[in-house]
Amino acid sequence: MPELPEVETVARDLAVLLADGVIEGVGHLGWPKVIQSPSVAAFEQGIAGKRVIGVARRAKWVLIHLDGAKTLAVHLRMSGALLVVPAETAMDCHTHLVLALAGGRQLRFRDVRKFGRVQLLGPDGLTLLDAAHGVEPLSEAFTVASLAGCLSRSGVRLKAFLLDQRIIAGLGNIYVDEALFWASLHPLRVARSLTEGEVTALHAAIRQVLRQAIAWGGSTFRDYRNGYGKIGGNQVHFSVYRQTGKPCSRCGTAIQRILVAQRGTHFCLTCQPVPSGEQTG
DNA sequence: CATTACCTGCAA
DNA sequence: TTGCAGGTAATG
Repeated sequence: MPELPEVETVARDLAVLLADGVIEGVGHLGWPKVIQSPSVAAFEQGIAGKRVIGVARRAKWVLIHLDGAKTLAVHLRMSGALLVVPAETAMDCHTHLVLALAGGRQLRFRDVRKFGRVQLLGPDGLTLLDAAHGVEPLSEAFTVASLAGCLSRSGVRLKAFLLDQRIIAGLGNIYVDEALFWASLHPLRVARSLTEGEVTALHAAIRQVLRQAIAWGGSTFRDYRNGYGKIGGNQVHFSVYRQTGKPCSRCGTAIQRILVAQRGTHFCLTCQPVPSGEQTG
């Protein structure tokens, strides 16, 4: 499910739901592999009795900061969800980790595909996680000039460039396709081939599609839920993602789907042309 | 750079 | 039955 807008929505929900909350301990662990580090025993021991002091997002990670300089870091991968519910709420077989909260509530991690992971990090682990990721695209540090610099140093195609979390953090398959459409750029364009005007358009498109998606509470086509278990609202605003064969909202041409970097890639051949003489693979 | 692995469920 | 799905790490 989650790209930047979905993770941001979950983090904002949990900031409210978990404000001043206390984690009493692990109430249920149905799939031990969900705990990536430290060991299950150290995780259970390290999390018991901790108070939540804040919730944030970095890249596609939800960061639940605890007292004692610990951070519960959660990556939802494809189908994970973090939910705060009353303890008596029915649980299904896809709920892999339950943290008991003081006051009769629970923080539950549910994940149909079991790709999601949870870590309990100290300060050093948090620094490493941060260092492994590129610029936050909604931050002040993400400028046209910084994007131009990254693009100029890369010979890969735009689709792969934008999916690379080490360069820009938080974009995924949905918002890469949407941003490229709004910037009128073909996904197979080579990063360093963009003109100044194209870089400016891409920068604006990335920020616009992410801001719009956050405003709608993220995109749900299947598994994504916010911290309250509700679906997002942005999926009805897709221009190209999963719109194969439908008419382009701008020109009416049927939306194409191709495979790029092993990912389904959606675009309008009329609005996002490959310039003559450029590489298409 | 491309391919495979990790998982389950749903639609064609 | 096959292919495909919001992601990433580990392989050739």
